[in-house]
Amino acid sequence: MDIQRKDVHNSNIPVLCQACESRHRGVCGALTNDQLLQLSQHSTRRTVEPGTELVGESLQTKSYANIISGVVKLSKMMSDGRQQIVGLQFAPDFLGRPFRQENGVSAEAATEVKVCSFPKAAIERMIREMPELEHKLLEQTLTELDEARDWMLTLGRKTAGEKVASFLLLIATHAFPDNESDSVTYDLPMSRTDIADFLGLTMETVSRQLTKLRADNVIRIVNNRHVIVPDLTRLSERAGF
Amino acid sequence: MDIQRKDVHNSNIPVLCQACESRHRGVCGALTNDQLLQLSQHSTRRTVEPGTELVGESLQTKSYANIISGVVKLSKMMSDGRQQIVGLQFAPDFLGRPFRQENGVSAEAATEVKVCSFPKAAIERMIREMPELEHKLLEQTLTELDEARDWMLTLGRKTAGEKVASFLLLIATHAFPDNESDSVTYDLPMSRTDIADFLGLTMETVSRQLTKLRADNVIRIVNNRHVIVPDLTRLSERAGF
DNA sequence: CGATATCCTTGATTCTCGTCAAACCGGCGA
DNA sequence: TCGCCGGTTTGACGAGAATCAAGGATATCG
Repeated sequence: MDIQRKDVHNSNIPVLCQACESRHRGVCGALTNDQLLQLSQHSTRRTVEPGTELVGESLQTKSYANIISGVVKLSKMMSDGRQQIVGLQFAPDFLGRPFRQENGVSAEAATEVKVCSFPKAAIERMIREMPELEHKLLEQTLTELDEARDWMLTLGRKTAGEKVASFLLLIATHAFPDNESDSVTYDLPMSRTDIADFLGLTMETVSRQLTKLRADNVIRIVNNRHVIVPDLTRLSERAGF
Repeated sequence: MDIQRKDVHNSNIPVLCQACESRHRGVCGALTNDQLLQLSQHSTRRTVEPGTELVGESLQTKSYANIISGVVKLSKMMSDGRQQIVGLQFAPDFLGRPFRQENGVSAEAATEVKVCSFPKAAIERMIREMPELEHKLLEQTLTELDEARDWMLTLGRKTAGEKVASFLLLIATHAFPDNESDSVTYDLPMSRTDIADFLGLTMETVSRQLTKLRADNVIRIVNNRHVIVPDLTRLSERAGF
């Protein structure tokens, strides 16, 4: 412990944070090395299995977290069980809403997820001291709002085929944010049922549309989860753009 | 001009702001009287007709605004013309996104709208000086995000009948935020076509569902726009709650 | 190795909602 | 007063997605 502390102090950046995306694109980018050090004293990393509930619908959380890797799904449910996934979060997104109680949204690990979590109180104190941190949170919230509204267009106005193509495109662009080429290969972070809940469709319809995209050589699928997109332009045409 | 300035100084609150909702529930609540005065020097009020474009899809805006009264609709459009309304804004919401360009969302007056607008630069300077102002913006953005996600559930998982009931309920609660009783009366702020674009339906389906709600005595409609809801509980049952 | 479970695909049928078309209604100007 | 006009309602029909029901594929476990 003492040794680790010394290491940290020497390099001036906490070891835990050195390779972390949150320090660049995420909220931690707002912190000085000293503040990072201070926060990292209270932060803990953990890895959770797919299906783990990270934030309960009503369950008051005692901590916030940054996503280090993996995909988190945010969903809402109606009293009769109908479900809608209202957002996906990727590294280095911030999980939790300072100064707010949750609003009927539950967060669940879609894949294996690594998070770096801190106590509620520590974050809220640092926010009060550092306007820059709040600015980062506003930035992320605006991005989430844009994404939510994009998805509303998908949910309200696209056909089943366009919806499924839109989903594949969404994952492609988030899995490789700065992909320049026109082809990508990746694993779907969730099951057909989850995809259906994200698109406002049934599992069967999702399956049929995937089959159709495959038949038209827009994608190839290996082992149900592994997707190969030879031509992103063609896929985005199928998504309605 | 000199006289007005003196008046303002005497009362310590700019006349324009004295009766304004934004000073209580809106972003201006973050400002001291002096700051309010400073901002009000640059602010102008105007009234626009239904259909007026307030923020263009790509059009870079030079100013921000608070909504004083009326309803603003935010919408997105696909290249082939399919349209989706992604949000409604009411007084005292803040219009515009400091430090961000617009994201393919256009804002249009749904009803007659009164706004109080300020130059972009003035707001951005004040935000930098006043963390509290940014905090208010974060609050509003989080609220909009919650509303967007609620609506995603509506778009993705509700039936046409539930959607229309949800819309009536949304307007009822926003027109009378703190209505205690179980009955309300109000005017719809938009046409059947707009309602359809908000719900991801066609005009005809909206009309049919309204007819059904009327036939079942859940609502009464006068002159196409005027709605009477005798029992909000019954309406919210129809909305899927 | 076969048995079971889970997830996914495919097929047949049903039903909700979209499309197309006509009629209705209140307002307005000629 | 009439006829026109935009917004709305209503009807007939069809397409697209949901539902119901089997039938594969893959992995896990005895």
